[in-house]
Amino acid sequence: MANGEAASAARTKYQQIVDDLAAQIHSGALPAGGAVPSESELMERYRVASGTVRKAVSELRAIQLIETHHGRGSFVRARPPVQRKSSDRFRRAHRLAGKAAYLAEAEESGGTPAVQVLFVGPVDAPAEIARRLGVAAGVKVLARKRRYFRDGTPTEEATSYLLWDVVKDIPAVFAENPGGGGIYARLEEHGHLLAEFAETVRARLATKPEAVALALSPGAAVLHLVREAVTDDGRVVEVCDTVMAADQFVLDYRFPARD
Amino acid sequence: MANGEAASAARTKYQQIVDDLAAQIHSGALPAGGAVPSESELMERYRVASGTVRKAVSELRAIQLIETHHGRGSFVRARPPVQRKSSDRFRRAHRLAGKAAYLAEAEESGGTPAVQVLFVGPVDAPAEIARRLGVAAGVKVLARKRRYFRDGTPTEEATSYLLWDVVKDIPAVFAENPGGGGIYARLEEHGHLLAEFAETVRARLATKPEAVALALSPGAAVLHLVREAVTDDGRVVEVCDTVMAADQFVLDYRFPARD
DNA sequence: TAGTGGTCTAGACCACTCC
DNA sequence: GAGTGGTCTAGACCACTAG
Repeated sequence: MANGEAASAARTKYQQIVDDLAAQIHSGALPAGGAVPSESELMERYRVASGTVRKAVSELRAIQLIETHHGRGSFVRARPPVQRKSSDRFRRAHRLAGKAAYLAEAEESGGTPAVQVLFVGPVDAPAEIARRLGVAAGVKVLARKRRYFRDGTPTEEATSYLLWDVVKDIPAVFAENPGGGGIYARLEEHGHLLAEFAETVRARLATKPEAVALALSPGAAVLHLVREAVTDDGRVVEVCDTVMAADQFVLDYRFPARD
Repeated sequence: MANGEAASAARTKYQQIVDDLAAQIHSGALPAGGAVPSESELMERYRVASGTVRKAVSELRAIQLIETHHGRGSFVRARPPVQRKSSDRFRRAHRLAGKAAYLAEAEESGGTPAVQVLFVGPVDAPAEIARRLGVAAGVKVLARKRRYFRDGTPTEEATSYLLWDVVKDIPAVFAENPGGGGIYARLEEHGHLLAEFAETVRARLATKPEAVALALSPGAAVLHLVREAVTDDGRVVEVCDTVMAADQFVLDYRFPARD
């Protein structure tokens, strides 16, 4: 090391910069929403090379203290309140009242929701999806891919896969907006009464494309949900694959203790 | 870009290296558990500078495809089969059969489970826990903290908080091993019939102490569960706070679509 | 156009592991 | 001691944002 510091701390330079900036954020010296000094300014201030500053900044981003925007700068993160996803968001009463699940949720969490439909059309069912739908891999199914926003920032991306036989006579599910109550309401109107949902939950780090789609820093955590919609006669008619920004959600489940 | 490739992909060099190595891992050309070529070898092979290789390697680590060990090398992660945590793991039938929940689970996932009791004794209820238990913050409750292992590696750490009034006359819940069926069986034997569980799920990155406790690389994802046990008379008698290594678990929930 | 972050180079030196 | 990953330098050039 070039300088003659005590070095007893045994900390690396970039870690010292991380700690220093983190302390400034927690103390309020760098207020939430405000700009972090630019990388070139940090290079001067801490007398280090660009790579060192970048590593520190990247660390601060990984622990979600700041967010960086190419060409604009880095900013102290103002943590938005989390959304709750409660397991009764799919209640039939909500569907009858004309609400889609995401709206039933958003109502309670206070943000302004938005949906962007990315794709609606036939696709060859991926192996994992086909298995859950009880069809052969590669069979034609209807895919509906959309991205959800809250207050303008993307929060989750979901793809629904529906059995072609089930939906081919339901024009509304091919539309961008399937109408009040969402696709589940349309399915029930056409005699496919839903009995239960089975949801599997995983957590992992975002892949690069996911990080881009959800405006996350690479290395941020995501929740990965796969939900099956099961009808009265035991058939899985829909599988919904959802990737959510982990810091935006809390999932709620209740289940009986009895047999 | 130096080479005369189509370049329509507009991908960066390090991303190309990530994609290439990821493909080799998924195809089995780089077998699970095996060594990844050293950074200097990757520099030669891809004709790039050290920093570029390091960025690619760091990305692969973030996505959990490899793990790196200082001085030894990088290795393809041997993903152990994940454990399923299904919401019926707390069925009364399991308790009557003398199984604790974690054993009911482990049976199906094939690993050898182990539990280490870290602490059993009275503590002042943390604010969040007290709120859920319906008592004032700082009130004395019984805490049971333990760490779970599968095949020798730590997978989760859980702390149960129990109302003191409820457990003070149940000696078994103060023991390291509360006996067949776990503490829930003891509670029911003493007239506290459980009606339902309410579970909240979050995902986030591991803190430093969590990473140490669960032998995770820093920046790994964890699942954070908080579960309330509710009795017949609507009282929350226990709150269990659990942090799990995200790559070890899949959570399963089923819930009715009807009202 | 000036300023910002993002990628990349071609090295140096250090810390750790294994033989 | 040879080989590995980890930190750091002092630049270059590119891509994006804003005035």
